[in-house]
Amino acid sequence: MAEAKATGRSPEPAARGAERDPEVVSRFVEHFAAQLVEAGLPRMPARVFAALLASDTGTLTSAELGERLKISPAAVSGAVRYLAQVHMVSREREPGSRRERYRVRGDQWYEALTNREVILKRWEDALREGVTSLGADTPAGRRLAETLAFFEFLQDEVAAMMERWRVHREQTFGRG
Amino acid sequence: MAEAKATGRSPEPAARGAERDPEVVSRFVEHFAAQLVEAGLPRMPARVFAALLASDTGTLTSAELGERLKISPAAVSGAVRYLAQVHMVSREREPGSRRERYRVRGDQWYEALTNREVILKRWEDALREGVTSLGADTPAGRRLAETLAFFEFLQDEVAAMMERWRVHREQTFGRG
DNA sequence: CGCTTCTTTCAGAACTTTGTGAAGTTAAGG
DNA sequence: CCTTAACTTCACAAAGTTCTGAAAGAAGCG
Repeated sequence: MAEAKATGRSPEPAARGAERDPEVVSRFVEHFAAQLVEAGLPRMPARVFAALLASDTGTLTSAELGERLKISPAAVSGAVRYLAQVHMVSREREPGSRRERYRVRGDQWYEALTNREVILKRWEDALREGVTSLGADTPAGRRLAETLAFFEFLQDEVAAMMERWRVHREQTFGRG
Repeated sequence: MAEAKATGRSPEPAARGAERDPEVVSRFVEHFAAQLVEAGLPRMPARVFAALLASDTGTLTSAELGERLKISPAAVSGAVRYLAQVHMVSREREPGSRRERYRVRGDQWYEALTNREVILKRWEDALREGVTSLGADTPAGRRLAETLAFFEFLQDEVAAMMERWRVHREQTFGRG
């Protein structure tokens, strides 16, 4: 609650810059979240992530998230736990308060993609086992070996790519 | 379930190469499929894909899939439709028969990853709109702009990477 | 031209996932 | 040391997916 009435289309743009219109922000949040959901992210984590991304400081408290997205504290808790696990947000305690802040940083995608490597690793293990158990000299075994080679290639490439991004980013945006 | 009895450990290796033992194949299929599921692929598509990957020719008919995975024709149909849509299998008609064969090729991942670009594109569109509607001069707008830059960077890099894979593959495996 | 075989579609049942309310846990502040 | 504020966890309810059986729809073959 505490935002329902929209204050009758406030005539004066709050501080500066029109970006504070909650309705506009909300529209973006929901739209972007929808795209993330379509790509496989669960709904609540997607909405929480989008809300953080669209916030001024990149940090919001649990209460603020619940209010903006109209969801219960439990839902916030679950979503945040998920996002932290896949390294899409970090959590930090406000000193001298029991409030916790959830933060998304500019280079967060870097971290998230790095995390995918764990998954790739497990795929590779399964494939290696498959090559052995099906026989490296069989047609199926050869196909598995090639798939495995692709993932190994990918792993190296992604690491190099991320390094390039770090450089590119600094050139374009300066150190964040 | 469905793996307890193991047919009393068949004494003679079927044709040549021990790879025909259905139990061994099945174990790999289910294990690898489980990894794919964990990464977000729906269960049936994952199992069908793994079964194709572990087959000798890389092609199986609907009936063969149903038999090996102990699922109904309807389930096969649904899974195959999904996989075809994300370019993880291709379908081909057997000339002079109403049978259809589903195939996974060695470079199928190439295709599948290329398809991801469609998703990236939509993310980019949503972000661009966000930068505009929140204001490019606001803190939130700047964060969105940086995120957008990352995806644009990614898109170019992935394209280049795939090209390198094609070269690397040919050197390692010869033309498939 | 009708029969047979293979695939798809459809409606329903079973399962899994997801979100909520309420109780529980931890920690600041008087 | 008790109170109060914030977050987490748990059990349950709601919603959405996913698989199956059955029937309908194509396509070769006699």
